[in-house]
Amino acid sequence: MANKLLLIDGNSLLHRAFHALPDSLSTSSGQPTNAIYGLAQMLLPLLEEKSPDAALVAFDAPGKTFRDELFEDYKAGRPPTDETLIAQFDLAHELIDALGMTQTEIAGYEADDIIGTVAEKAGAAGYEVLIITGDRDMLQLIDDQISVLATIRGFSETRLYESDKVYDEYGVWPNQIADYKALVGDSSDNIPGVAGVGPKTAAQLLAQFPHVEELLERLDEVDSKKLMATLKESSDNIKLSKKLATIALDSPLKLGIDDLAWEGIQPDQLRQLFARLEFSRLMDRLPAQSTDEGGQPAPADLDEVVQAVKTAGYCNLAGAWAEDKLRGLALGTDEVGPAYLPLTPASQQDSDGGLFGEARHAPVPPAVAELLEDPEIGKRGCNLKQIATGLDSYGIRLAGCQWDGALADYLIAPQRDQNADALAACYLQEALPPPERLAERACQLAIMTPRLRSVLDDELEQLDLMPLFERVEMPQIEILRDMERAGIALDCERLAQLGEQIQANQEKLGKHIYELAGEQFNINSPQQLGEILFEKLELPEGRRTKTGWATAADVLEELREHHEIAGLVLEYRQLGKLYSTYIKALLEQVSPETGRVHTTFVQTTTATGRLSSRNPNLQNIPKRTELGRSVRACFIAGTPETVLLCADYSQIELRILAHLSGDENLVSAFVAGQDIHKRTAAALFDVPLDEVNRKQRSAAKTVNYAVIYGMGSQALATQLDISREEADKFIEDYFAQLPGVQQYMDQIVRQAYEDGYVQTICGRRRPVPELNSNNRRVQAYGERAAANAPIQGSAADIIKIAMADIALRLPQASTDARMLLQVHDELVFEVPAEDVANVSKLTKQMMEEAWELSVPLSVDMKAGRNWRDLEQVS
DNA sequence: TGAGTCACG
DNA sequence: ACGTACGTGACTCAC
Repeated sequence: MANKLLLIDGNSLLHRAFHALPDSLSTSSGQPTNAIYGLAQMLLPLLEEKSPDAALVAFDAPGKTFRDELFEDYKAGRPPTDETLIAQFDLAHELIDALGMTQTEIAGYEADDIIGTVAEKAGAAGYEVLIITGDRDMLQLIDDQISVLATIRGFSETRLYESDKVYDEYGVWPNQIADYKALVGDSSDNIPGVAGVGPKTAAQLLAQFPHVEELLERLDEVDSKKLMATLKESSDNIKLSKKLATIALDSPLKLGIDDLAWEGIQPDQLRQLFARLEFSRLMDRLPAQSTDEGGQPAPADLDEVVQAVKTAGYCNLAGAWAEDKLRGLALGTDEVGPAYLPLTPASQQDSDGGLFGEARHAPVPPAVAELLEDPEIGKRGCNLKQIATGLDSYGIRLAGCQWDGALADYLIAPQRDQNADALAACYLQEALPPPERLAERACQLAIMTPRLRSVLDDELEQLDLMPLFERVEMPQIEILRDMERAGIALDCERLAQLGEQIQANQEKLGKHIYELAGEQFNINSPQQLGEILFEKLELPEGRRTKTGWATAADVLEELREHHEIAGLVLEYRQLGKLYSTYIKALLEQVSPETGRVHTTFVQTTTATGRLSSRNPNLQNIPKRTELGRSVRACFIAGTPETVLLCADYSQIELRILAHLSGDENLVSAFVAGQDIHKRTAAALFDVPLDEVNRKQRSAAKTVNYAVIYGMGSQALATQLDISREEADKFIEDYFAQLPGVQQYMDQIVRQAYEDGYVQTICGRRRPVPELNSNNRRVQAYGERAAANAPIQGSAADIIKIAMADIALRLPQASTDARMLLQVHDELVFEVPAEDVANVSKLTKQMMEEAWELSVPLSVDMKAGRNWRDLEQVS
């Protein structure tokens, strides 16, 4: 049987796939993948089915070709290649590598010419040649040895062309295709053709004359006089068109057929690529994972290590580490507590090897503790903060956190789950043992870490996220761990007392509400409340929700003037919220050991790069109402000798907006140290700066933030209790005053559409897949999120950088000062009273200098015995 | 478990 | 005319 050669027109297929497949296909980090997906989907089964002896993928070289020399309008009018397709070319080359095929391009020639040249040579050498393309030009190459597989109707189906198939469809033979195109023209290549000559006429002419050259010589034999005249007139055109349509068979290819041998699919390489591209469905088609790495180590090694550990005890672990016999510790936690297992290389050659064995619970021997606490020994894993917190309970302060896969993945795809199981599945296509099988799971985690690291590091490098990862995110682990461990003191007695007051008041309110309603019902049930308000009392209905009447605060606010009950319900709700969330729940979460509350900061949950706080959430402690502030007053400094020191960025998001937009007016206002809300008010209400009243300033503040959030005039109108027209005018005036801001908002949204993501000043990405939605609402939401994310996210970057800087230098300013909380634009410290001046100075400086913007950053420093009663620090 | 509501930046 | 204001977490009700 003849040797088989596959010749693939890379450009053509990528273009076809790109236009046939939805552009919503992309990785969760926003890398578009539709073209590459189509290519992979087509080539993978094709290679498996054909199992060719040789294969070549040809690409168009960038720049001019010989055809451009012949005809300056060649391919003119063709729109420039889409950015989102260009972004996939490098991946296409990687894919072809992983598929074990050779690829090439030649300056001055198109992929067609390379294919034509190789096809002819190979055909002559007796190869059975199959060309895969989306274009019809190639049909001219068909002969007994050469056939063409072309995509039809988009991309999903193909048709195999041989000589007679071509004749059936076009009425001409393959070697007449170039003549056919010369007559008919080709709009996509801007080949002119002859006016008035369509497929039918061309086929007729080419039945009579084998090629256009004969046709032009024997024009007088053409039946129709009119046609003859047209052909005569366009004869130069026809000759040129033929040259353009003819595929070169003599392109200067350096590769011989011997160089094109197909190496077969490279499963490991392909698997890695597919993992990066998140092609889980294609992954299933790959042969099973090769078993020679990452698998279970030889039993001999296990015995060896267990023996070594038994005889040496744990005393020599540090020594073993130094001698590189100990590769790691598998760490895990279960009901019993943290567990660990020493790991050594499964064999000398296999750096990824690990061991299974029995994980040991406490006590942790000093030698192990020493390793864990040594900052010089890098710790790598997933969710290191969790492990560090687990070790806390053994009095071990994990140090040297060097690489965390969850944080790496968070930067790559912030909206994805970053637990270890998800990472194993996503990047390695492996499942971890369930948590009940603690030891095995811990070992698997330890084993997979180096493999995960190499994949994720590549990705971080490629997305330019390494500096953000190393300098901003990684340092947070130990900082947040320390903040969580420190906790914040609560005046429990005062809080409990407040709780009783609130409960008593709520009960009274409840009774009053029942009286007004004429019956008892569950005020906390929006459903029951709705029935009372809108059916029984027949109050004017506000908006509806999916399940019934809306009874949210803004609706009840409207009802205040109609019925006393509305105000009472609002107050009832406020008290209920305060009691259940901020008193009852908080008191339950005070640690019996420390008398303090210890939140958990989560570093991988928000889309923008902010932290979140849970169990309990200490980032939403009441502040806006008097009663709420009385809860806040229960957060106190831990000892009489200490105070709480609060540092908060003043209007950081607006400053970032000024920086990002470069709007001259906004920038100069900040540079001049003006009160920005006041300034906006002066502009909006057209009054002198010193005549702005409080109400105007407050409205201006709302407008300022409305802009950051992409608020519509309707919402603004509701918020400010003004008419829609007035709100419209506010927004219009705002943008007229700050044209740079308007431009920025437009530009960032445009960019989000182009790239599929937006970025912060540190390069943190927020993918915005909503922009591809067919639902206008979802799309509009995507636009607002895209406009907001760089602002909110840059603020998050800046405060994280400040935290890292402060953590490093805080001990110099005060040996006992501790960072306790981060609330997005605010840091809370517990500081010995005598060190306040020192710490305040350092903190303010670090925060203001964390990142240089085109406007200054400004931080207000306040200190006090509790979180409510704070006074300015000089 | 989802929906509604509400606390924060 | 209102589910078109970004980002969170927690509580309560009701299925």
